[in-house]
Amino acid sequence: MAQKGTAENILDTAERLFAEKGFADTSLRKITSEAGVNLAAVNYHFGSKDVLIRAVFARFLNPFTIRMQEVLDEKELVWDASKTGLELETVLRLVAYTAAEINDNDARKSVIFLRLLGLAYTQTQGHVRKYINKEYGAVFQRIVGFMHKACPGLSPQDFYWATHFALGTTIFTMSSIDALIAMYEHDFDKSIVVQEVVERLVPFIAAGYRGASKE
Amino acid sequence: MAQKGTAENILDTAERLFAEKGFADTSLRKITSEAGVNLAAVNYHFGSKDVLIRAVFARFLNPFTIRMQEVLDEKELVWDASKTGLELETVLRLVAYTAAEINDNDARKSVIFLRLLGLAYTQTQGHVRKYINKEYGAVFQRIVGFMHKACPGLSPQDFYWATHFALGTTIFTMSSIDALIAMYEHDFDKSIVVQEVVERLVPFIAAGYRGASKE
DNA sequence: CGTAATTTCAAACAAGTGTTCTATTTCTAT
DNA sequence: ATAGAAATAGAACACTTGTTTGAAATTACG
Repeated sequence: MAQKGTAENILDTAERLFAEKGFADTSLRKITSEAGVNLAAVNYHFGSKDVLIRAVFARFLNPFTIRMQEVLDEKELVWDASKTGLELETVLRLVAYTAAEINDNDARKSVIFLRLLGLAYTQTQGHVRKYINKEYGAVFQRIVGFMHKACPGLSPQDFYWATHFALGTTIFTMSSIDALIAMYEHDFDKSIVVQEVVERLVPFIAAGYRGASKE
Repeated sequence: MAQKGTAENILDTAERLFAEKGFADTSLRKITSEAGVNLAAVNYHFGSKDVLIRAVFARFLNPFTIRMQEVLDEKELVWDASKTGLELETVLRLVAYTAAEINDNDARKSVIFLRLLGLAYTQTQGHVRKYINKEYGAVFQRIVGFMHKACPGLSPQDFYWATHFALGTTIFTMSSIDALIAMYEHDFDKSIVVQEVVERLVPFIAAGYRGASKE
């Protein structure tokens, strides 16, 4: 079995610690000591802490956006040929499924990533937000385009707000999924896994869109 | 006109800076210099940075929870006597209205507070989260109780998840309301104010609840 | 007034931060 | 085997952080 390289080692540890503690509260010393590498290795391999943060996102987003484009190319033909209208749930599930595929169908990995996304958007880490929009905006636009096709009743303005509401729900829920699941299992004495939460989230969002018409 | 005391001065500045930059990225030096007070004043008046953070929350949550209990006492009688079922939108709007009242009907103040709440829940600032739950959990439970009454079709489990989805939408949307409004006004060349966004958010959430039934 | 409590101030503290530097080691290819 | 490149090591740098200290200034009050 091939040894894991230093850079990848750092990425793994940084990803986990960033998700647990946030970017500002995770020091390079914490990362490097837990990863078992020298402190200077971060600056040697990545250049700076900010670049390391972006690299964590890129490691998931690069393969994800590539795969997403492929999948959308495929589905576009099917959807365009279909007589019945495109369902919003179909698009939502496709995105979730593709993200899961990139993360080896390990729900925990997807959760970690969404938590990082939430931190990047709510914390003021402006450079991350700009980087993601600039680098991966195109595929997000395309996904949103399909979602709008599935909501023919909504004006562009209706759709704009509903989309940000939906994004908020998703990111916030996944950001605190561990706490939510723990509370749920305590309150109801039933176990639940991430996949089941997603199965609840999708209809909530879809129903929200349908109630979002202002005009 | 009475001079604003040092402690209140610090609270005002801290609240604004925390909302802009997050808790970890806002130093006491930044707060005290912008507030025009000595660095040591924070530790003199509050004891520590953590206590200052909690004090920012307490300044809004103390009057809010008191007023909320009064309002709910009042409405409870009316709602119980009413023939027609309680509407979810009614409860949501009542909470929003009461919060606005505490903030002198200044939407910006409410937005700042919701952004802080979002930071407290998504950032790992565990002590804030625990403090809020411990200190103000009761009134939140009561609000949620009325909301559940307005959703007779939902099982406790359905309702649990829908509520956290709704909370996520609200906090996330209000956390980035400035950016969202700026993007909206750029994309559609129309202006919009916070109140109108809330008027879109309420039906989205209410529809989401109605679509949240799993059983 | 004058004394005592309260508040403000400048300065320093110890600890932690990201980054840089220069050896030294390890690997690679000739 | 050996020269050159790549990677790792420890130490130090300059800086920021929250907090503490003791003296000065201000306020309160008998």
